[in-house]
Amino acid sequence: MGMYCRGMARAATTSDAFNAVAEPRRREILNYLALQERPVGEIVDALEMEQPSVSKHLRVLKDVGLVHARRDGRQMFYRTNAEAIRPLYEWAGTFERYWKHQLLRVKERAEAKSVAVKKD
Amino acid sequence: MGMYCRGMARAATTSDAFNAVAEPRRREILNYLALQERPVGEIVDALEMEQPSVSKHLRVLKDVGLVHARRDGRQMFYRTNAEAIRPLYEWAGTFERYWKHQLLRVKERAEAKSVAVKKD
DNA sequence: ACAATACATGCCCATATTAGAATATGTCAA
DNA sequence: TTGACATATTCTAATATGGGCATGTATTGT
Repeated sequence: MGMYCRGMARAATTSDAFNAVAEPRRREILNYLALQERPVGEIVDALEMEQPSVSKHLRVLKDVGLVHARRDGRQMFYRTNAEAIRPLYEWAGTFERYWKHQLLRVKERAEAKSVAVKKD
Repeated sequence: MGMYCRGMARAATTSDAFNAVAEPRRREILNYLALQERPVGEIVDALEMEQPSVSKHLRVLKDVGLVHARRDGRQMFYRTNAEAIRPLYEWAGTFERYWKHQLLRVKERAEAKSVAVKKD
């Protein structure tokens, strides 16, 4: 029977931006850090998360380059590296023409229906 | 299935498009099904994956509305629902102005440097 | 009814993850 | 050095995942 299971259950959160960003909390953090850099403590207060939790999320984000870190005294300032979100944007953008096309078809169908109603 | 869970280790892949799309294989499937609908067997052949694996990925994608399914005889035709990818696109797009700004700063710094060199 | 085809689902399991509590590291100030 | 403050890491327990493989289920053809 099954001896070795080489199962990578699920890609590591640190494997790429897609996986890192899958976590809602991390998206919140990225949103918060987009405007300006912030020390960890402020993130904790603003987003009402536990400090270790924030640190761990920041670690993941840093590992995939989604945030940059800078030390100032005892504080660590983090800021979003928007550049690292681009691949995501571009992949999703690949589908833009398709959803536009879909909307067109919906519109066409709606118009066809309205014509049919007028015919009645 | 999760009504209330003690420690949700990680958000379910079916919890939203972000989580569903985190899996590379599922992104491949979405790419493949964007142009036109296909039966499962063709996905299996084209992407060289095991059939049960494909079925399971399709289930996840369907649960979050990323694909639509249509039965025709013994075949199930799937197609990408591009509309469901938009939230992702829009979230990522939120950061567009930031990465543009970053590029600007990089350019400015480069120019400043070149001026400094000329001064020497 | 029976076989064949096309998918879907169930099970096992090593792996990765999460929150939370406790603890460790690092930095400054007196 | 000692203490206070700011972050990071470690350890736990609970859970979900994805690949393989086996089995179920639905639909068609004979």
